[in-house]
Amino acid sequence: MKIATWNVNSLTARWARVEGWLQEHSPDVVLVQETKQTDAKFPSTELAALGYESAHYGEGRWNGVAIFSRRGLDEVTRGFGDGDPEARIIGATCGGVRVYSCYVPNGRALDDPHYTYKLAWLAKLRDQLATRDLGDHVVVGGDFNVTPSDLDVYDPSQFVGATHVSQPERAALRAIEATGLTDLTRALHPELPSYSWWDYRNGAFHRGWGLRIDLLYVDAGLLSLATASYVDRDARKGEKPSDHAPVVGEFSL
DNA sequence: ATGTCACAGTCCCTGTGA
Repeated sequence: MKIATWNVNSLTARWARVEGWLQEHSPDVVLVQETKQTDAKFPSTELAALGYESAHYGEGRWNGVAIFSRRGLDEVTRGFGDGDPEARIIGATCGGVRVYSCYVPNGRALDDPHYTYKLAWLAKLRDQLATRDLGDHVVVGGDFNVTPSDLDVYDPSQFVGATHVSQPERAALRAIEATGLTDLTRALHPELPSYSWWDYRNGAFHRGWGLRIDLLYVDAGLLSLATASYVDRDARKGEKPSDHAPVVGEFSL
């Protein structure tokens, strides 16, 4: 079973790339972020033609998360059920695995109200995960907008005082891990930076100026069944790429 | 000189968010 997470930075603008990627890689489940679409615009018919059931939690201009699955798609949940109008989390059960696609708030700056919102959002995610049925397989994937450690940052000296690296943000990830989840990519590749995002500006991709902020958290059972984890850097190349590359996990399921 | 991208409204340029 192949499960991917990918921030596509507008599914409208990225559809040709996404369609090509699905055909080339045949993932079973894809956790998508930043669709930037209303539900009316979401290409569910086109996905069905490719063999995927899908669920979308759309907003319009900003945010928007989705799940594509060839292994069934049931028990869809949208948001935390707390009235937050921002479409940043969708859950579903696919092939016996509970999956969540998360688009964690960016935070903007440490002294910005959006940073407070980011930390509150991560705490809410932790609280929801802490109450899950521990017997279930779960994958919590998405754009976390946080680097788990300095190994995930191309040059930590460039990020002093910035978001994505701060102690409270990293502590929020530790709290999520403490519910019994493991960062799959780092577990399988303890030394590989494995960046998943590069700024469009300054030729960042070409220069290797990346961050690892797109993560797949898995429960202990799935970790023991994991056979591979990788970043598809090719998806960041060529015509009209997203600024994020897909992160893939493979499991003996 | 943030050297880019995507979106929507002010609508073919500009402000916003990343």
